[in-house]
Amino acid sequence: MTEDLAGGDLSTLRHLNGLAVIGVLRGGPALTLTELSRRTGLSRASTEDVVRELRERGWVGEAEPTAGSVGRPARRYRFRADAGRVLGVDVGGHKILAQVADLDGAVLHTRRVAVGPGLGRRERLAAVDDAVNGVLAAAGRAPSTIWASGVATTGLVDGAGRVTLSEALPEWTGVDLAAHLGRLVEGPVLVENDCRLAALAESWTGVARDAEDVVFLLAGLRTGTGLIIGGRLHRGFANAAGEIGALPAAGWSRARNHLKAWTAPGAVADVFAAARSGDREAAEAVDRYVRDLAVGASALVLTLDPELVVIGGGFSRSADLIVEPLRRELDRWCLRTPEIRVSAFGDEGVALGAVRLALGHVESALNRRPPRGAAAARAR
Amino acid sequence: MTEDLAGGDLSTLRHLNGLAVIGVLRGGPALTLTELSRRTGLSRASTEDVVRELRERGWVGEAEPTAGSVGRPARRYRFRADAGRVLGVDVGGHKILAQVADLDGAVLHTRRVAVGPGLGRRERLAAVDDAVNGVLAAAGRAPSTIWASGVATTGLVDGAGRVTLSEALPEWTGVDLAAHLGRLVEGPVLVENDCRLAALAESWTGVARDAEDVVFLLAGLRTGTGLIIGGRLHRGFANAAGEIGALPAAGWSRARNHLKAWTAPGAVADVFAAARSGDREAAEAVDRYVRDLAVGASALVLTLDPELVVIGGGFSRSADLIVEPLRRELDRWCLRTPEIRVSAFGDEGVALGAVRLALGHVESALNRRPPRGAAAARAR
DNA sequence: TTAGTTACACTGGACTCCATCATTATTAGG
DNA sequence: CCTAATAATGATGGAGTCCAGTGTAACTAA
Repeated sequence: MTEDLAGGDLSTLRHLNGLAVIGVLRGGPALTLTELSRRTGLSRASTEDVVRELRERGWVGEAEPTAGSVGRPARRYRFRADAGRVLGVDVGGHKILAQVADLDGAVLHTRRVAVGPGLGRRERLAAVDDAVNGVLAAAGRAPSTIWASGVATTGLVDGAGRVTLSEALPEWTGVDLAAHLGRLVEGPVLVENDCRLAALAESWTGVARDAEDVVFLLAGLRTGTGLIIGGRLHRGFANAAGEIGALPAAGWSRARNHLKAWTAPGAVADVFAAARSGDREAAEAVDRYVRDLAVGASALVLTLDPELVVIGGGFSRSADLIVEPLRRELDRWCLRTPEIRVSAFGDEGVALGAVRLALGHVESALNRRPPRGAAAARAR
Repeated sequence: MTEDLAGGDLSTLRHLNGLAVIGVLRGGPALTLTELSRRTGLSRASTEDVVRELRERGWVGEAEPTAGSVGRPARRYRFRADAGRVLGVDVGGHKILAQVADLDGAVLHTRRVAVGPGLGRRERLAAVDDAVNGVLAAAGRAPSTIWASGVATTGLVDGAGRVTLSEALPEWTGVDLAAHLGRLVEGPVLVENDCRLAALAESWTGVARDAEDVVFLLAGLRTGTGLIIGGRLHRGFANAAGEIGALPAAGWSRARNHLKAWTAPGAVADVFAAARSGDREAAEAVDRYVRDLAVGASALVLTLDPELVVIGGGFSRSADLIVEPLRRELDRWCLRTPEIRVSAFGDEGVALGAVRLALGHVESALNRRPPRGAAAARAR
């Protein structure tokens, strides 16, 4: 706040306009200069200038002109999503999921390694190595061609990429994930909590795509949250935002017990199946679970008044049993019950959020020379 | 989000640099071109150009050169805070407080009108008229010289400046404050909830000046909140953020009863006096109050993980009895207890927030020609 | 082949920022 | 009082960026 507002150079302006062009081009179809000019608000001549520079830098490429209409066929330009690659890794309790995506965020290769929740630190890190090396091999890419990497893990993460506290995986506390990944790939490694990244994925291309303020609930044996505020991921001062579960009055510590009490441990998913097929006791267990879940969720909703609540995590497969009672409970407590949507990403949302995290870093470096590979691409 | 990124003109750049200069100049002492140039990062020549334009528009004026050092004395430029005036009005339960401030936000004139909480809608609006007309008269200003006005009121406010729900003042629900104030002053009228504006004031020039994420607690017979997230006031999708008090588990609906139970109604402030002088029962009532307050506060803190919690409102005068127990209670529930500070604004914080709201509007219009009066100033 | 349509490419002009240098106003010292 | 040193002002020219306008190129349709 006390920092002086930086004055802008002419190159600043060009940079902004470059960002505008790329913003229009990203994720969309190839466009002509005229279309680009109209969407950016720049004149045609300037647009051309900006595009030429972006082509020289490797960010933009020419696409096949589409014939068929009257007049001279226009050149079409597209964002060169294939100029670089990013890596997203979900280090979960039951699986390691590594994905390689292009600069549009399209996932090109995936590698999944199953692990047990009881696995030790060393073995789990070895599984991470397997997944990452595997997906790099599948992509036919050297580690040096990865521009940035995002990593998702349970627990609290500090700014440097170390896990400061993991309740689900005790041995995991203290792991320096950023350093570990740094040995597998070049480029920056960004580590973040898994629930937050799942939320980020939803607000990026998921069911929360068009919402500014979102509460994401990861519903599973663990209950976690991710908050999108003003379109951006909210982390909090000590990276501890969204930890409403710590408050006993919020009911989350109690919630899972209702499900566990019903059945033998290790088969919690059966509660939902049983409830669906008419088992009275199971239905009541689910009901009690949702009631407790809703208290904490109401605290989040009342605090933030989001446009949207998104349900993700393992239980989101049983959304048919959860959403309606959750809505009813929220109605009881909240002034305005937000819309409730269910994640459509299955168990890949977290990894996708990790991809987005990596992409965010690439975007912030858009003005600088692209890391590597693009230099070679430019020469082609 | 789906909106196209607008490309920038050269005038955009100039505008940004103008904002940079004004940002450096605002609230600070008069500066020389050299100093300005260094702080904005612009060249001296460009700075001169920007300053000349700002002078022509009336935003910047020349100050007396300070002699005494070697070399040709430099001209000094200052932000022309007196080029315009803004109005801030706090429509409270017990008082109407109207303030006229300059463009730096320095309060120049204040008018206070005492009212009773039981006052009807018509009488309360008449009191607002008194306060506003009074402060305008004291300032020797015609209503047309007010560039923008901010109004604080209890209850929920919709985007158009109508009160949609007021629990404290039943007759108040449905009042169109924006329209009413529009008859007293020219220029835009912005209406917002009082707790939020108090929070805004703290994050502007109060004890939360340097914090990005802040939870503001208005502690009084009503308990209210204002949230600053990412340095900006968070309103929520339906303007209902921070209403954690609606959740019974948060304890706020119960909190005030502890104090009321102790004493005859209408003399709640005595509880604190009694507790301070050793009355055991009163101390316990305060303790119970703080315990309940802390549950809801913990929900806010755990959700947002703010850097800071600020206590304001009527009970903040008894902060000595509240802060320490509150800290202890937060320690019980929160993962990380934020720093707790007490507002230093007394009962003027809300009005100051209203001033800030009006100033925000003026700032957003910085590029356009200043509303009125500045045209005359320019001619001088 | 020709007319019509659309995009490309070039030019000159306006605006903005910047580096540089001569000029001006003031202080310090002889 | 005069001179040197100091620091700001003012003016000039150059470079980068955006823009409007115009002629040229490429393609379709009749």
